[in-house]
Amino acid sequence: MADFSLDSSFIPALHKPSALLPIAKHRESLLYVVETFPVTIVIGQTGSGKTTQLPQYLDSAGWCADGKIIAVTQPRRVAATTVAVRVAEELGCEIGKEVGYSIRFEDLTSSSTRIKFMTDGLLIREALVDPLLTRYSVIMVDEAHERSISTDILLGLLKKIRRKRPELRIIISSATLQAEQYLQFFTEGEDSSQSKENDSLANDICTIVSIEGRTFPVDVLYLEKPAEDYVEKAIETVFDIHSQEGEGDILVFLTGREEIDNAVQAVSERAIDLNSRLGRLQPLPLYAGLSTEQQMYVFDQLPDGTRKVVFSTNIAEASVTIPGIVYVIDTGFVKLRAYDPRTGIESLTATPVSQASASQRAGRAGRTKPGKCFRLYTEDDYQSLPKANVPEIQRSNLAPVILQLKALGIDNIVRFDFLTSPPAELVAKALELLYSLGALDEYAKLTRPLGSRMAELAVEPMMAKTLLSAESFGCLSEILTIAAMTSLGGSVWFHHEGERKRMESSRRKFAVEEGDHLTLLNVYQAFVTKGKKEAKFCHDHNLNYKSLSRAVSIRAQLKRYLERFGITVDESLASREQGADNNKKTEQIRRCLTAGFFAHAARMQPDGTFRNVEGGTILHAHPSSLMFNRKADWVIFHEVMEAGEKKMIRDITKIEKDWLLEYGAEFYTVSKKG
DNA sequence: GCTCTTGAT
Repeated sequence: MADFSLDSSFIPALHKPSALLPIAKHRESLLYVVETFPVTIVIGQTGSGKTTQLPQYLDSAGWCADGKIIAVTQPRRVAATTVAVRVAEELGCEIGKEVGYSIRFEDLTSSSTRIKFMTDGLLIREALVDPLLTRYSVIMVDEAHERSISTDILLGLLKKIRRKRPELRIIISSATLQAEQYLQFFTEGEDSSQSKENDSLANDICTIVSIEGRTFPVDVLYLEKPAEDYVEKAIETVFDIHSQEGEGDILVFLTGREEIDNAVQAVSERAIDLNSRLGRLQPLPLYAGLSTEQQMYVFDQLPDGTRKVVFSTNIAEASVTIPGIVYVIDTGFVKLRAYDPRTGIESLTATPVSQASASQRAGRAGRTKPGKCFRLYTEDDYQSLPKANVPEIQRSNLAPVILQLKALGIDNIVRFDFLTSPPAELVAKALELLYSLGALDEYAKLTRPLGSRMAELAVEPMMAKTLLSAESFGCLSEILTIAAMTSLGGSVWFHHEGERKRMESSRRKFAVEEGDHLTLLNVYQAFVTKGKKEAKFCHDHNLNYKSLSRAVSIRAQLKRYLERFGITVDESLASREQGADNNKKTEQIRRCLTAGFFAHAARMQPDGTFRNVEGGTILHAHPSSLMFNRKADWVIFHEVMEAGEKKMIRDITKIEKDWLLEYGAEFYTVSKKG
């Protein structure tokens, strides 16, 4: 194959000699600062080179002597891998040798690794084995301003570790807004042994360094008066830009799939009437629910004279970078997850963005040349927006986090040094659930072996309990599969536009009367046996190949954990059983699920809706569930989420009422008191 | 009756 092309004969922009990056001239001062201060906060805009260059500077300055490692954490897997590959190239080494990465299911490091990129969640798990993270001389936490739960927890742990390891160097990279907050976090409580007016000691711990970025200016424009319908206004603005502004692609931020699909359709319909002098408009959708190949379209180079318009969720705000965007339209909304500790119900609602998000969105217009950002709200509206989003830790179900903290030896959750403390109700609710599952005892101490094992398994507490009960119900192999399948979060089925009927009938072929969990089990077993784990099988049956392959990895990993606990998994039982044996097995699986999910129980009413156990909450079966159009009595479900006015439950299985008392007696007696 | 913002172990 001829390998000559324009692409390969030029050096891509990413691989500019690193001496040209803005960070290069700060090299000496950065090294001095890291040498002098245990904690360094680096404020660096996109394109400053902090993530790729700083670890190399540290390495050459000797921070990897004695076999110590420089760790750089990222909130996302792709970031960890792509940055690692790039740094390896710059250093001219093979990935996995001096420079490596480690993410779930993929560890490309070796004994010679000196710079290691990884997800922050994985580093937290390493602390379970090595509480002081002694392998690392420097830990750099990148993208800390995103305030994900794992980043927040990691920062709390690092503050604690630092007191016992004064030689450890911590680097936090953050956007401007929060820098002071990190400084305060790492200095407060550190000078208690000294006199209080002595500020200089605090200043010895932590310092802030700013590095200029390499982006182009973006003009920000506001509406004079608020828009009535932001989707319609966004579409009109697309056509205004197309007829009045120069070349360049457009990125529009909307809140979800429905809005995006509608907008894409509206633009293609109205584009037919365009004056031919203007050139074509090509609208494209972008959201996480699309398959990988559909997502790739946004990177396609379009013919000259065609303008690309990408309608996206906030996936384009930080996770996906589309080259060539010159115009951004920001509708000012994002869907955010929230959790109500009183009902245990998560909700998903469109919320105004924060100023930080708005500026991140605007920045997407200035990556290749000067750009413009059209904010579909007034400047006054902007001023009244919150500075930053509410951190995830303040609006999530904390049961998994608290279980993990307990396993790390942090008994007193309330006294843990959180960057931002979670509300007391969230903590109380999580403790209550963990107690009812048997993970914590009456003194809120982690139980052994149950609680510590639950913490080690990479699934949420209710499923972890189910897994660890499965051996006694004689259905371990099946529950392993169900745990892997439910952790995919509903991405098992897949359909192209207009193929919904086809998908429904595919789904019916795998349906099992008792409910969604057994149906998922059926799908998995068909995929690995008849389907030979091949993409074609998925394609033929409207299944998501990427998800099912992931389920295979997750299942294997969970199985390894169980074997490490000394629990043997007998796979011979997993083969299809017939007749009475099969019914008995099915009942054991349903009982076992109840042992973990008793807190998620409901009863179907004559009208087909569900009520929770207390009776006060109306729940609807999610349209993806078998129970959406079938009869049932008592059921347990994996998840409940409020979207719009409806509270919907998904992954539903029929159970017997008596089982709830048999396996969840504690929970229901406690609930009655409250 | 008709569907999920985004990440992660």
